[in-house]
Amino acid sequence: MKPTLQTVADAVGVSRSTVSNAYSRPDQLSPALREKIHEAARRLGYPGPDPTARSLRRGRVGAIGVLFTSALSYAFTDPYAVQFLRGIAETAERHGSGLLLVPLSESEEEAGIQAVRNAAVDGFCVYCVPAWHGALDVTRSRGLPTVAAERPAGAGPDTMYVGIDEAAAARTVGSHLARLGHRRVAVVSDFLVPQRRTGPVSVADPAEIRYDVTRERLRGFAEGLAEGGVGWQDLLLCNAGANSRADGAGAAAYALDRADRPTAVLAVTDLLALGVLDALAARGLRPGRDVSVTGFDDIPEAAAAGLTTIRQPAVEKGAIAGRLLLDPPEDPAARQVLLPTDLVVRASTGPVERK
Amino acid sequence: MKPTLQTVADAVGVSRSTVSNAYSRPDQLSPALREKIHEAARRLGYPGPDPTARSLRRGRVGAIGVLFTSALSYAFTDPYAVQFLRGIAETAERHGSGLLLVPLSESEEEAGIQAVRNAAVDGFCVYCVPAWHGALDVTRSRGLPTVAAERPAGAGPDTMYVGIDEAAAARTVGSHLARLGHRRVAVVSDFLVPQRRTGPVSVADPAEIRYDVTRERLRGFAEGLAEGGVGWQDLLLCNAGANSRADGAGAAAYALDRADRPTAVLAVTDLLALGVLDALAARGLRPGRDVSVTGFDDIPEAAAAGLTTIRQPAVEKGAIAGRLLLDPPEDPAARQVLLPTDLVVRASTGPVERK
DNA sequence: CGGGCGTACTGTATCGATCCAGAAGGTACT
DNA sequence: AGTACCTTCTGGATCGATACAGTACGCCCG
Repeated sequence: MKPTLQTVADAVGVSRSTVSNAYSRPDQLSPALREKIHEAARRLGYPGPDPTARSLRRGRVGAIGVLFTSALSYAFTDPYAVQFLRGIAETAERHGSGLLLVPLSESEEEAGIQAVRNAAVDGFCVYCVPAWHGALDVTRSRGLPTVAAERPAGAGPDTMYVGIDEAAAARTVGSHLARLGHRRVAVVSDFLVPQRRTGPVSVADPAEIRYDVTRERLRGFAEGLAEGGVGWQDLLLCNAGANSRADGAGAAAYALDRADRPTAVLAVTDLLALGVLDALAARGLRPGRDVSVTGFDDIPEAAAAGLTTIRQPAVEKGAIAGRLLLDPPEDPAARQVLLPTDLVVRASTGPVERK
Repeated sequence: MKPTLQTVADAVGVSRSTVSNAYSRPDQLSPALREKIHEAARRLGYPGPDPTARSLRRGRVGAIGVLFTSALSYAFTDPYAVQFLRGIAETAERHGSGLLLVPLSESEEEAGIQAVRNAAVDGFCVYCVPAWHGALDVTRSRGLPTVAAERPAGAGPDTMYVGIDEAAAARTVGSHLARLGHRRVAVVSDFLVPQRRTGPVSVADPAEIRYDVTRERLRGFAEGLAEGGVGWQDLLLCNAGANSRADGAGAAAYALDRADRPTAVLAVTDLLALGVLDALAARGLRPGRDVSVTGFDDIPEAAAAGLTTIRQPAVEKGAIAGRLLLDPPEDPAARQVLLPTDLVVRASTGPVERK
């Protein structure tokens, strides 16, 4: 039998409560006795209070759940996601909490829902989960604090989130390109359509895009480009099957191989933009001269690649998400955080070459 | 008050056990009653059995803990680690388990130890944790199944691990370079010395290296190079502060800027090797011609960079680690897995240019 | 018609801790 | 001496579920 509090208590000849206090409230008993208890625990091989039992009684688990889409692999593929995770992990660590990764596979929604139901956590952080995923209902019904890693479309006054003004940030990208004279423009994005395929698509209106972040970013692109007279209908939309470098390149191919090749390609994430740059390189096209390319997020690789992009504070975003969960501010207004963004202009964008 | 099993039971007019069965053993009651119970649960907003209470009673948590060194950030920085995690996550998902990340910061060992003590998990996977870390004692005393992601130095017959023959794999690298005629050789590695600094170091004997994996790889390098008459004393050792691309470049600088520049640089991971390639590029040196470079792991980027390296099945390694924890084989021998490795020769290595 | 058996549900003990009211004993103050 | 108070430790109630033995009842079969 594994030793429990009682085992140790009997060995020392004190009550269960006292042993418990030796671990959880050391100031409640004399140093001598405490040492005696710890010594006995060592001798008996008692590893300390059982985390599960403690959680049940205390009503606190010491872990926060992070919900991801598309299995776990995606989460680790995008450096932006990694930075976000790092931020939240650092905060969690400081509060003595762990991080429970809850992957929500798209193919088996039910499995993900079960996972959320069974997750022993004190709160949820929802990262890049589309608003229609059934798992979100479960997080709600569990009644645990939940923070979204982006501003949800229908955010009530009591939903916590930390995000950015997606549309406004994207608008600066669009208007930057408009001012550089770009009129033939393609957009590379995932989630433009519900299907996970790579290729050109047509979407009558940005409002049709179901995934919040994508919709807002595209809306912003279009608004900014409108300054140059480019309308939504003029945009060449290329859907990427996933947010990956390879799919970015694949999607861009459809735009770059056209007779009326666009002069600018706006990608909805840096990872996709790096793929677009790959596609340019494969065709001997020069970024910023033959074709301008923009990204979104400003991951470390973006600087190395000279990519014009939107910088958003990823680590800080994660850190704030963690703080909202583990130490929520009194003021409800402070539970909805919008972080600042910057347009970082690098070599990948330039004026349209005149003929 | 939050609803519990009892709340639902009272509402429906059945016993608590029956409601429990409705969730956990649906075949134990009539479909009609089960539906009635679920309906009542929905109405009352009961989210299903509390995971913590269930865990306590069942004695199973439904999560496995993954121990990491150097905060969490490192874990996500190395693509190799990411692939390993993916493998273990896939297995966990199939078994209905989650993944609890337990960061062990180096600076505050005590915090990490507490985290391990409090982790509500069914088993531990130890990934790249140096053998002397105090947290390992705690995993042992908790008496949970534990699997190491590499063969530990003093592995008894009952320690589970999934690893590779580090020394043998490294030997093939060394002998490959010896055959190409390399005699002036540098090694870039982290953990050569306990201090986390980047620069040249001297180590009298590989046995002095405390970190198991590093020691074995270096031993292997040396053995392979010995075929060309290169002894341990002839190796130029460059320590990298961390397993990162930047530190790889930093460490390589010390070797490349010498008057008697080595003709080959062996890195102990691909990530470091990519940094070495960066350092070459910054000096206008051609990999495989001016200086040969090798890595270890064969991360996806290695192929793109044309890096000669050791391929080891990362995802599979993670998957096996997961299986060992969640579904341990009867046969004790099957609990110690050594996976095969291959030397993948690419353009980054070539014969020494003769003068 | 009664023994055997399967299905549907109940009730109590239990998992391993923490919380909290309170007892015992000692000290200090009036 | 009496009262108040602090420190140190105790014991029972409790967190929310699951396991398991047991009850009740209907059905089949020789």
